Amino acid sequence: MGKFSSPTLIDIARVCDVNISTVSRALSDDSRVHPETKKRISQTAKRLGYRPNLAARMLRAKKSQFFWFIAPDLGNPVDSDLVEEAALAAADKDYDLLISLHLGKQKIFDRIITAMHSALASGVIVNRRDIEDLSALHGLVHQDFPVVLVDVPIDSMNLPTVTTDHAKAADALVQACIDAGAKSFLVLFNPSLNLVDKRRHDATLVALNARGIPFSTGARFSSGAPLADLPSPLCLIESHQTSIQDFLWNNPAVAEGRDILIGCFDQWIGSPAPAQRVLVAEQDCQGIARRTVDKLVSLIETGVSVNGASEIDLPLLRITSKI
Amino acid sequence: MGKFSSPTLIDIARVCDVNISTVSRALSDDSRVHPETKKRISQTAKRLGYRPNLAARMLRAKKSQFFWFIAPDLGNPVDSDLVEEAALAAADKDYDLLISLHLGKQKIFDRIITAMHSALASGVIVNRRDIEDLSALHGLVHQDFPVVLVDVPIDSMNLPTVTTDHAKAADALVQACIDAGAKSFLVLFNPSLNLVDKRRHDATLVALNARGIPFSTGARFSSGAPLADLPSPLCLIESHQTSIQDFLWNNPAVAEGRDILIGCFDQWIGSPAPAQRVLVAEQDCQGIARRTVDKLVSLIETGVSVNGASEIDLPLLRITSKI
DNA sequence: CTGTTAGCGCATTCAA
DNA sequence: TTGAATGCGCTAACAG
Repeated sequence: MGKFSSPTLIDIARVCDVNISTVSRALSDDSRVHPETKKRISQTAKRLGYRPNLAARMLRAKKSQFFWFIAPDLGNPVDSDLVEEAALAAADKDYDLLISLHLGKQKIFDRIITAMHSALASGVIVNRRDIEDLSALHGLVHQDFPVVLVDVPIDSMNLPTVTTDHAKAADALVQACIDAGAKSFLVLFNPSLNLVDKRRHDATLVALNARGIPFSTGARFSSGAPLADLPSPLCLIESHQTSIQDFLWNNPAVAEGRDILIGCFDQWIGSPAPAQRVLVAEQDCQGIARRTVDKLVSLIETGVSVNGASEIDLPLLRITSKI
Repeated sequence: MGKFSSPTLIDIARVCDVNISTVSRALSDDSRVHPETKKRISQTAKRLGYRPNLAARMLRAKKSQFFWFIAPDLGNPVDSDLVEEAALAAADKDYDLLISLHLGKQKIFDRIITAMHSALASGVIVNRRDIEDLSALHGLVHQDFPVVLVDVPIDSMNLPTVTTDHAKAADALVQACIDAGAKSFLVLFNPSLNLVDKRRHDATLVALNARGIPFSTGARFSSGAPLADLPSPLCLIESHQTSIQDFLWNNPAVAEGRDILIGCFDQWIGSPAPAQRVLVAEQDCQGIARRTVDKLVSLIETGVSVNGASEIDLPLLRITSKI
């Protein structure tokens, strides 16, 4: 390291010929310090380039100005939007947001969770997508560390969670596709992928059954069942654009000689082809982020309790159509 | 807060009936501790759910396992790629990456920089895009805090910077467009926007003059100069897809009755229309991130010195074509 | 209004 | 191989 280092309260105290605690008080704008002294101190602080040692402050206070957001990655626009919106929402509450990426790797996830500590961050927001083993979280929860899950819920643990009401959203998407002319459906959600896809899958089947619309599923299709008896236009419904395009790429016969519609979540980039039309169910990232931060703040202020665990399900932002 | 809190070394020491410093040594796998004792201690630590208090550790060590990456936002794929790749590169060096977003706001930027401290992070990577006033960085630099700039350089400060060789990249993009058939150019880079665009702009003009290709510029166009004398195909060249699409939207006459080519950086989503073809110059985010982390590590290990300031310019990853 | 002091949790030096 | 003691920088309780 270089020969310079950050000045401390003591350095300022020496220069101003006052006690260290007077400096501490002056810099936190304590009303008990004489205005003159305060001015002198804050000026020297600026002149010396004083910056508080947050490690020391955190050690003492056992809390910090930080929320910690653990995200999978930033490739998906929903994931990066959630992070950005959480940063804004946190700023509104005078917190700074630290972001770490687990990149879907269990090892990194565990490492970050272990580093987590009430001294370092006042609370943590976890988007656990793709992470299977969440036992590391148990330690945090057991020590009453404020944790809020976002986007992807956990079945096995009773943690506060903010997510989209996937069941209602899937129902709305089905209805929108029907309104757009769909006469039959191919349900491509993979219920064994994660809880989000499972909920979407199940709700879609319920919606179709309730409306008496003919459909098949990805599972049935891959076990050889033909789609010939499904009337056109056929609507393919799935979570992500890429999965649908992969499917159509691998099974070009599905689209041959019939009209195709697509229903998916979050985003559709580029042309709908070979479909005539794509309906996109957009989640309310800003709303989710805000509710998440609100929940975290309330956990911190009211004292944490496992009993407070609950799931907050927000409605879709909107459904858009692309032709 | 709840009634549970994180156990400390003292708690473990009490349970194991040894001194706290023995526990400390045991958990850092110090060879001087008796294997039996060590085993007993590490088991109790796990049983109690011990996690080291990083604030205390940082306070004492004046350094940490963290690098801090300050990014503008995550909307641009280059920005989020840089962050992801930096996280991976840091992990390779046994560092964790903390990410903060300044969202282009001076206030947030200054706040984060002020929070920065050798006790909290061992070094910082800054993508300053859209931030004008970088005086907050001076304090860090003056205290020999390791800082590396990424992507967007600063003219006025002599800081280590890792970026693309924008001049060479612009030259290569021009050549690729010519190879694709361009007979004239409309140079839309805005040299007053930031240093990146200025470099691309200047290098493009140099490349065109050197090759004797007719061209006009965005500045000339907006001051009323007509493009009629530019032979087809005309190539529009700019940094971002959105800027080009905005331009074409506002000036539809430019594309009327002639073939259009487009040259841009980073990414083109969707159809090239009304252009016949788009050439995309892709930056080497992984390379940039790795070099940045390498630079940071060497700054930390060798001791920081302003004299070490230098700019590392990486070549493009590739130029792709979209028809 | 200001000074004195203790202690947050940890790693390390010095003693044994 | 283990124990005792120190100090990192800060804030707050207590004392003037």
